[in-house]
Amino acid sequence: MPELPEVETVRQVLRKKILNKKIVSLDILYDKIIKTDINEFKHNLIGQTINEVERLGKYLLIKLDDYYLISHLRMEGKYLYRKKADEITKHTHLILRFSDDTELRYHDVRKFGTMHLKKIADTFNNEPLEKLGLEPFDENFTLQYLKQKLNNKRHIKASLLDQTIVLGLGNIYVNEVLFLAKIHPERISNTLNDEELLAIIVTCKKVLEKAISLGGTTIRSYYSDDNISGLFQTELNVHLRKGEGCKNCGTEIEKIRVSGRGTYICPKCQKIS
DNA sequence: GTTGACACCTGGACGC
DNA sequence: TGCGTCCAGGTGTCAA
Repeated sequence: MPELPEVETVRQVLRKKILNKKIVSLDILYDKIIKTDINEFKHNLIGQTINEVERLGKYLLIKLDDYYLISHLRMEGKYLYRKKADEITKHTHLILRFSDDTELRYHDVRKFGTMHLKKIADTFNNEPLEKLGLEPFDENFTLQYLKQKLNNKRHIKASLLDQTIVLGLGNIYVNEVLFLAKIHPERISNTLNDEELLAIIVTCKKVLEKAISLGGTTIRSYYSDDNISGLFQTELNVHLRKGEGCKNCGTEIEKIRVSGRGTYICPKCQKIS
């Protein structure tokens, strides 16, 4: 599932392909993905030129002349750049047609993805972006920030998955960050000491930087485009490694459920107390 | 205000 | 082989 590194990879790929393309028409094949008025969405997109492809956390922000097309890929969303004559596949839900007979198609098997169209001036102070927290790369992502945001009684895993606290982490990278920081995912957030919070800050950056440099993680449900696969899955320490030996101590990796999510831990390296 | 459960959705894995 | 069931998971909504 696309998390920050995967979305960044998609952004980089997409930027090379669709920058300066003008949208001349579009087809919405599954309208539930559109979260703003569908008629306005259609009307306002036509005639707009793509000026930049940006990213905020797991959101792709396609900057047009007057609007931002805000796209969240959720579980399995992906963009395919195709020629007009190419066959349309079963799970294509949106087609943006450009003036040069090429198309950008949004493909999503589980139909979980969302799209908003917002005027540029209204983009960052309205949903879905208004309540987002800070990315680990932000200079304000500090011990003080994390201390204040983690002053709650939830499991640390649930807090790190909360996009109003840490922007861009999903299940895979939270599993990896907590393993590297040697913190059990069921620890209560407000019981973590400064040393542990600093370990989270450091490992968040480290894990995400490494994942971005390797093009993200390619697992069953995610790839950035037909011919591009991420390589970070070879670096995974715990995620999807149930029954295998811990790379640190050799103890068997366990799978538990925390906050309803499949969670992989080393029971020796990540003690709850 | 905070927290957890559930719905959304489909395909793959698995058991029978 | 075919069928039914469970599981995967990011986020919004709703109930406790």
